[in-house]
Amino acid sequence: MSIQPTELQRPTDAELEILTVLWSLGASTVREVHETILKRKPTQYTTILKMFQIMTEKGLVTRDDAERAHRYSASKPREWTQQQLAGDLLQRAFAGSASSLMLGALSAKKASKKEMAELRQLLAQWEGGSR
Amino acid sequence: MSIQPTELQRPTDAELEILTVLWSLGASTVREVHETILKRKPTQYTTILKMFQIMTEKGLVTRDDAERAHRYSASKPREWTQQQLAGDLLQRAFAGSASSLMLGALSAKKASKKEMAELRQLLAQWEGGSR
DNA sequence: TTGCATCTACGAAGACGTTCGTAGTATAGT
DNA sequence: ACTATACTACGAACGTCTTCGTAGATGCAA
Repeated sequence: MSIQPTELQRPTDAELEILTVLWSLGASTVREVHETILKRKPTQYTTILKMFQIMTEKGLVTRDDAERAHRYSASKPREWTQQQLAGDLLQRAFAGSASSLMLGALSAKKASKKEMAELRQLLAQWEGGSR
Repeated sequence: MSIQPTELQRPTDAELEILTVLWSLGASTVREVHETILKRKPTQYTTILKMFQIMTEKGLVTRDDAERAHRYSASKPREWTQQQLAGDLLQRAFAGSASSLMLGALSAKKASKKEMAELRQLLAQWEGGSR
């Protein structure tokens, strides 16, 4: 009934919050996700359930209904969705300038020494062979 | 009448689009912004006008009504807003990992040699003295 | 088998974002 | 002075997102 766009997918706020839970827990039931989210903010069980129904329609998650409690998992890999989001913001707010984006992120966050090392390594790898 | 939050400000899509125009043109009239946006997509003049009215209420822009055609400018510097957006996405989608965000951006965009050089320099500067 | 807990489905309300049409006011040209 | 043009203000429609309540089905335990 719904189209499955391989196109740009920008999950909404609530959708993204659920996706992040799935990314960390893997395929999960509504209850499991609900309990995780409950630690952060008061939320009704059926709210999460409804979100899953919507996200299934949109193709953001896939449902395994082998058991009575359906199991949901993100239908796109985490990296893919993250790339969508980063690319989208890069375009819309940073005129495509990756260094501006990086500056914004660093200013917002005060990265640790470890984080900085990772960044340096990432840059080196990226420039070096692989791509 | 409206509160002026120094708080997290996440401009909406339409708001951000207008802000980017203001960032590049500087203080502008509705007409100037409208003409710029019109190059990208068909939009009614009054749509832009209405957006400016809303954004003024929210404190995203400030209005100079000295002339008949009011002049609007972004009330926060570009860098500030960009930092908001980058920080917000970093938290919501990347669990605070700046290197993941960077990876996402690079994957989405295929940065040029020049861009890569800027990135390297930015990293060095950041780690080095200034902050 | 009755009743309680757990699950899914779904409708609907309320907030928000975006767009546009209409109305009214000022300006400038003839 | 009159009319066309440019501007602001505002209401309202429409869509989307988010949240929740209610209803119905399923399983389990006493």
